[in-house]
Amino acid sequence: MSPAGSTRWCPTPQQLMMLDEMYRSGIRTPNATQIQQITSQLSLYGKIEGKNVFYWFQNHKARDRQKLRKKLTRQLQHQQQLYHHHQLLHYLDSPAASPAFRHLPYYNSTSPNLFPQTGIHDEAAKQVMNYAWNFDIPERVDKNKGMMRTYGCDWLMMVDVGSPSSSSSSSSPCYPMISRPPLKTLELFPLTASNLKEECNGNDNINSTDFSISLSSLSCNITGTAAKITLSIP
Amino acid sequence: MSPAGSTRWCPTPQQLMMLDEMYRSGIRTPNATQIQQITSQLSLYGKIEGKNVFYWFQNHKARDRQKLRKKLTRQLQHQQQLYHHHQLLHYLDSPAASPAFRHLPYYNSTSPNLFPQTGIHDEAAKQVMNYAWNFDIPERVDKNKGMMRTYGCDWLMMVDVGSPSSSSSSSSPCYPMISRPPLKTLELFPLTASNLKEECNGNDNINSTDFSISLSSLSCNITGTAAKITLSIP
DNA sequence: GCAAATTAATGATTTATTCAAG
DNA sequence: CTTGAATAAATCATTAATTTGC
Repeated sequence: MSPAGSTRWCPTPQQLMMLDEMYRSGIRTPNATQIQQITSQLSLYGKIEGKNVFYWFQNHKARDRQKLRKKLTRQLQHQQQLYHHHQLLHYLDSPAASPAFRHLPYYNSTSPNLFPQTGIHDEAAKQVMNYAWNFDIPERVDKNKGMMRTYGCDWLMMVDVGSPSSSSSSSSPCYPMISRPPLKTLELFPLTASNLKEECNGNDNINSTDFSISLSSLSCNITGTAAKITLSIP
Repeated sequence: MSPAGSTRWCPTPQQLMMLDEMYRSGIRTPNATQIQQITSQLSLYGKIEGKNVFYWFQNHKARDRQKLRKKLTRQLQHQQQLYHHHQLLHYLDSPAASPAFRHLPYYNSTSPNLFPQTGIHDEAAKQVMNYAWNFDIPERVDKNKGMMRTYGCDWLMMVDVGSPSSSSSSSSPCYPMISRPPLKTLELFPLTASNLKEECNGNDNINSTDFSISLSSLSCNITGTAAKITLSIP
């Protein structure tokens, strides 16, 4: 059921574990770049698209919330403790930072940032819902599938820079967390990050840091067939 | 404020009128193709992007609904008329067909379908939320803007096939509703339309008609400049 | 044991709500 | 105050677990 004619993504156990670990490590709403990286990595363990990653985090976060809300409601009803029932929801997005979760095994995971971004945007972009659905990984790409998709206002373009012949028969050990992804992502017009929100931490207003990466003269010559739009970059 | 440094779309009066007319003529959730056509047309009257069109319909529909809901609530509270308060919401998406709106001036507009699509999907695709954010119109395109965006699972690619030099100083009469759009759109992978819904009419279950357009070997050779995916950024 | 029938999880969409520019 | 834009909540739909009758 999982392969072929299936209509919806069916995550492999490994993919699931990795996603879970990322979630536990604090990732909630990965930005476009992060989604690309995650997708690239997870593609080593099965077919996956950017949108799957996006939806997974969306759903996981939402269901975490409602689970907690439900639990909270019950507690309140049963114990009639009237203290502190307001602020709690604000911590839902960064449970790792919340004392309320310290007792859970995984929140104490000392695993560092799984995606050591260029480090510049990381903070500012945390809450921005900008995504790019991108190609499947070249080698696994279904003939007619690859295409670019974005959500929000952050636009990405994925470029295959001659991905090596790493049909790599998984000599990879357990979750090689960081590894040069099979695809290079190219951020085009990251744009100003308007409407940043702060749900997690204190409500310090982050004043919309602009984090554009300017590309000089990317001569786009699309000779692609289906999957590609491989903008061959010189 | 409207030009240059503005961060959000500022519709011109003409654009607004046209959108309104389309809305009144029954368009609620235009599909990707329709959005392209609309965008192309409206671009004659000012800068506009596909997403603007998309959002406009989204918001207009939503606010129409809530306005009506509010009105309805008041009526019910004030008049205590208990009749017919259930079915009403079902008509909100096709108010033109609802007797409740016949008294409004514009719903009687006899304007025909503004976008005489190929006619095949029109019905089935009515409720599918597939969109593509596309380029600005070539001539007005901001240097760094052009890019492809999609929402949902319907993917489009817009290609400028040598848009003419119609810098046309608006010799255009009143809302030339149908005219060959300045851009040609190229649908890539329309895909199967699962989960079609019927909101407007009776709830006959439309058994998910599959309307994929299979393109064999679309040798996409985009050498375009203009609207282009010109990623060339100085 | 083993399918058909139910129920629970969860991937994917759509609608409602909120934010903020003007 | 209006409304374009963005996000979160609700909902739909499909797949997997689980139960049930044989």
